[in-house]
Amino acid sequence: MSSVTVMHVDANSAYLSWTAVDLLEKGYPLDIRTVPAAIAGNPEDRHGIILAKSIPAKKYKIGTGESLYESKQRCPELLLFPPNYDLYLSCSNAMYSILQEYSPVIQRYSVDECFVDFDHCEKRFGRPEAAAFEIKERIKRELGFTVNVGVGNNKLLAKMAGELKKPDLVHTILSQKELEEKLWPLNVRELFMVGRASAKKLNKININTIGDLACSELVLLRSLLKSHGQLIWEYANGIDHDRVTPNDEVLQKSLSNSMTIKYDVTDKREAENYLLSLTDRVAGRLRRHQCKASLIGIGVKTNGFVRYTHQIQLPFFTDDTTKIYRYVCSLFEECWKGEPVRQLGIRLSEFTRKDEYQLSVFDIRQIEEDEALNKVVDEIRDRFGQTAIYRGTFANTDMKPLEGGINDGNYLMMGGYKQ
DNA sequence: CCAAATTACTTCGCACGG
DNA sequence: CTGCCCGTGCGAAGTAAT
Repeated sequence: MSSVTVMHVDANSAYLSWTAVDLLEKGYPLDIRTVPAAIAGNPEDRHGIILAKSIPAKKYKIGTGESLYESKQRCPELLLFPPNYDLYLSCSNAMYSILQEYSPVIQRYSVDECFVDFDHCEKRFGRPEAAAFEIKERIKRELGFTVNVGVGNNKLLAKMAGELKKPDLVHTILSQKELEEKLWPLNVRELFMVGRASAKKLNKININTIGDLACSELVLLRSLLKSHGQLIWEYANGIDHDRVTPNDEVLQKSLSNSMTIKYDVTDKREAENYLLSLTDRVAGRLRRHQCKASLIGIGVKTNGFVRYTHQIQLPFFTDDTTKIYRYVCSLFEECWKGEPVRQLGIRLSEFTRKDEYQLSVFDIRQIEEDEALNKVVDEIRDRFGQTAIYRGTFANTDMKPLEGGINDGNYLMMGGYKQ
C-alpha cells in the first residue's frame, strides 16, 4: 500500500490578516483581527462586497461575497479596509519561501493556500505532524500571521483537515477512523466540491452529512449529479489520487479579464471602448505567456444581473490586440440586445505555444508586422509603466487604457486540482 | 437598495449528416 | 419523401473554487 503524506497550508483570513500585519507595522494602534472587521471593495465603484472577514466579524454572520449593504445591516460598526493585492502577493511569496525549506514539491493552489508533498522529506523533518507544527510556528513568528495546516493521505484529506477548526491549528486525517470521526458528521455542504446546487439536490434525497454521502449508492449519485456525483462520493470516502503538482508543470488553459463599470453603459461606442481596454490587457498577458489563442469569448452582465456569453472558434491562432478586438466587437454586436450593461469580460483560450506556431504562407508578412508593433508596445509598458502608451480613443476620456481586474500575476489560480 | 475577478471543468441544447 | 435514431461537434450556460 503506497501511503502518501500531503500537507495543506492555508493562511487564516488571509487578506484580513495580511492587512492587519501591514497596518501594525505602519504604527496603526489596533489589530483588526481582534475586532469585527473586513476587507471589501468600494461601493462607489460598485465593488461593494466582502472579500475577507475577521473571526469576530464571523460572529455577526458576515459572509465572504455578500454585499456591504447586507453586512452593515447586521453589523453597523464593522470596520472596513480596501484590498492591497501587491501586499498579498508579497505575503504569499514569503509563506512559499518558508515552505520551500521543507519540500521541493509544492503546489500553489491560490494566493493563500499551498499543497506540500511531504513524502521525500519525512526523514529530515520527523513526523509530518511535528513538521506541520514547526511550519505553523515559524510562519507566525517570522511573518506575523497564523496558518492552519492540514495533514492527510492525499490532497483532499489534507485540505479538509485544514478546514476543521481555525485559526492557528494543525489537524490530521490519516486513517479511516479519523475520516469517519472528523469529516462524516459535518454538513455535506462543507465537503470540497459540494456547492450550493449540489447540496440542494443532495438534501432533497435526504443526504445531509458527509457520512450520508459516503454511504449512499454510487449509481444514485451518478444519476443525480453525473460525473460530479462520482467525484464527491469518492471525496466523502477519502479517495483522491491527484498528485501535488508544482505550478510550472501545469499548462495555462485560458486567460480572462472582466470589469464592473461604475455606471450602466447604454451606448455601444462606449461599450466598445471598455472592450478595447480589456482586449489590450488580456492580449498583453497572452503575449507575456508566449502563447497564441484560437478561441475568443466575451461576457456581458446586464443591470438586471442577467449574464450571457458569446464566443468564436478561429481557424488560426493569434495574439494580436487589433485582430482580437475586431472579433470582440463583432461578438458584442451579435449578442447585445441593447440592455444597460453592468459588467464586460473577455476570455481567450485554446492556446498554442508561440514557438510551436506554424505561420501560414498567406499572411506571414502582416503577422510579422503586427507582432513587431505589439512587441514595441509591450516593451514600452514593461519599461515605463502600463499607462506609458495607449490608443488614441482613450485620450480625453477618464478611462484607464488597461482596465479590468487586478495587477497581472497577482491572481495565482487553481492550476488544475483535478487533472 | 445591494450583489468582484479569475480559472477550470461539465452539462445541456441544438444543428448537422447519415 | 418523411420520420426517426444516432453520433459528433460546437456554443451557451451552469457549477465550483479562491
